[in-house]
Amino acid sequence: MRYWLMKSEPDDCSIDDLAAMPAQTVPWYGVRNYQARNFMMHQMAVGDPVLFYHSSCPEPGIAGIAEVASPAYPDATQFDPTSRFFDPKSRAEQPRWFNVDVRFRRKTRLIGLAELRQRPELANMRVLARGNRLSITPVDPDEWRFITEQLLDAKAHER
DNA sequence: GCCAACGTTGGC
DNA sequence: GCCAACGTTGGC
Repeated sequence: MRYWLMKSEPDDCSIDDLAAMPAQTVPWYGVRNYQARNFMMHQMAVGDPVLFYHSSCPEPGIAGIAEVASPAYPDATQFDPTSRFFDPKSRAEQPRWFNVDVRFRRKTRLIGLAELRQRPELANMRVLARGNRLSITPVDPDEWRFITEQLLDAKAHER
């Protein structure tokens, strides 16, 4: 099992939007970067836990927890000429873009970017790397544990 | 709106 | 295969 961080613009799909979806699940369409696509195609497995991250918004940061809910399958928007994700070069016999489904687990307090950056335990987090623009990044098990057990567990702070 | 960083495109 | 130009991401 691997851990992931997936960015979403809350104007598009916030953690609340995800929770309000039918079956609390959404196709992660619109990824047009090969590295991110390859993560979905080759490395994700159903049930993998996901940090749901709000980007390009007033308060960027981790806003909830989700999980991978399907294997990768062709992204429907690449074939839809009315979609802003339409890709005229992609062919139905050999689709270029794939997505998984993502299912809501829970909403968390917002852990802002500044807080993430200030934690020495997270200094090597992929999403924090200089110049990182990947919308999907792997999360180390240690980083996952620190975030869920230390930053998100109120009782852990009291100890 | 600015701009640093990076990926993609396309001419050669 | 190189690399300049261009487009996009995303924090600020």
